[in-house]
Amino acid sequence: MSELAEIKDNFVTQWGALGSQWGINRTMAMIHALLLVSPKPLTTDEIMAELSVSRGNANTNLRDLVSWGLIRQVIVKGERKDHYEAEKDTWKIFCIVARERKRRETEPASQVLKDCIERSKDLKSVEAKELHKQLSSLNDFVTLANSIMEKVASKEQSSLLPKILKVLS
Amino acid sequence: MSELAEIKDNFVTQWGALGSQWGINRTMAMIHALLLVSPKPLTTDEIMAELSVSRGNANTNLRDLVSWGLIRQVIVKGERKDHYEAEKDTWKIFCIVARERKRRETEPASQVLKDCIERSKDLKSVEAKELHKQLSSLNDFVTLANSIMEKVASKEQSSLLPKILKVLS
DNA sequence: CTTTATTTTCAGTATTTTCTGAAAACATAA
DNA sequence: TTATGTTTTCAGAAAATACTGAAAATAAAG
Repeated sequence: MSELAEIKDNFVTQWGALGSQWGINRTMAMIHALLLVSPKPLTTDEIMAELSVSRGNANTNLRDLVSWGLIRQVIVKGERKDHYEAEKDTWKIFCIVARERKRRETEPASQVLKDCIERSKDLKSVEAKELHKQLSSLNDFVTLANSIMEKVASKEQSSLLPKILKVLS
Repeated sequence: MSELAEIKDNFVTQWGALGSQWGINRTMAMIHALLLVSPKPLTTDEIMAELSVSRGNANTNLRDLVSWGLIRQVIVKGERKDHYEAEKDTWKIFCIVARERKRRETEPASQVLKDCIERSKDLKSVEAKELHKQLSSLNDFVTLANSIMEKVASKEQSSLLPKILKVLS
């Protein structure tokens, strides 16, 4: 294996391991990494061979990645098999991941909080008021953080991040 | 069960379910939620009873929560058992979670990227240069996002977040 | 010291998540 | 139409993760 191939392979493998720390499964992370560093779109069979995973596994994770928007199907003239390529623009990848996390993590949390806040709002006991206050504080915060993420991730340009860093120093 | 107790119970249960979506286990999320809405510190036995979990499970997750800094041991006069209470300041909770995520998610990712960037930097082929560029771009971004998180999470006050929101609009 | 209370550890078990492989569904070509 | 290539689905198997319960370790009390 060439040095280049080895580096790529190492990247794909390690990225896969990291995926677990994150909330995504190993195969999904590996496929994403593989397509990120592939100079050309790959077919399901090529991915299966490269990563030693079954067709079912490859297929499922490819569809998930497409639904996230991290990869897309491309048509290669004269070939019947589907080919896949990754979105390579770092800023776009960030926006996609940020939105997905918001959808899967902070929005459900906020929903739970809102529900409990609503149910506790008319109770009179000191303890109930304390609960109401605590949960409201949490929710205000989650909501604010959410709207910051929303705005950041809807920007076209990444030049925005350096500006934030400036505000902080 | 009183309305108040029901709301709390509901919060604890749902928060536990959310924990899985996040990268933390159900019991850990539930213990944290329980202590967050408890007006007084609780013992391991009280937590075991409240959540119907074993002593081993409760003990392990309490220690993890302490090591995160999300809860702390407190001593109750005249009692031998350890009591635990949650950090209730929302901003502090956020800072702790942000730092932990940085440590467990973005730093290892950055490490993998740096490693592959270093190994590919002297290769001459077009494809190697392409790889080097792609990974560098990813790493620049992760590093920038990291330093923003670092700065935000090191601030004493939460008044900072509204300022960021202002810059964005 | 001995006894009793409390915490920690960890082997074994249960649960959840991920993966395989083959059959079914679908699509194109002949 | 039938034959052939490709994708999707999903039941069961494998792997990873979380939990239990009891024994061992530790700490305080007598």
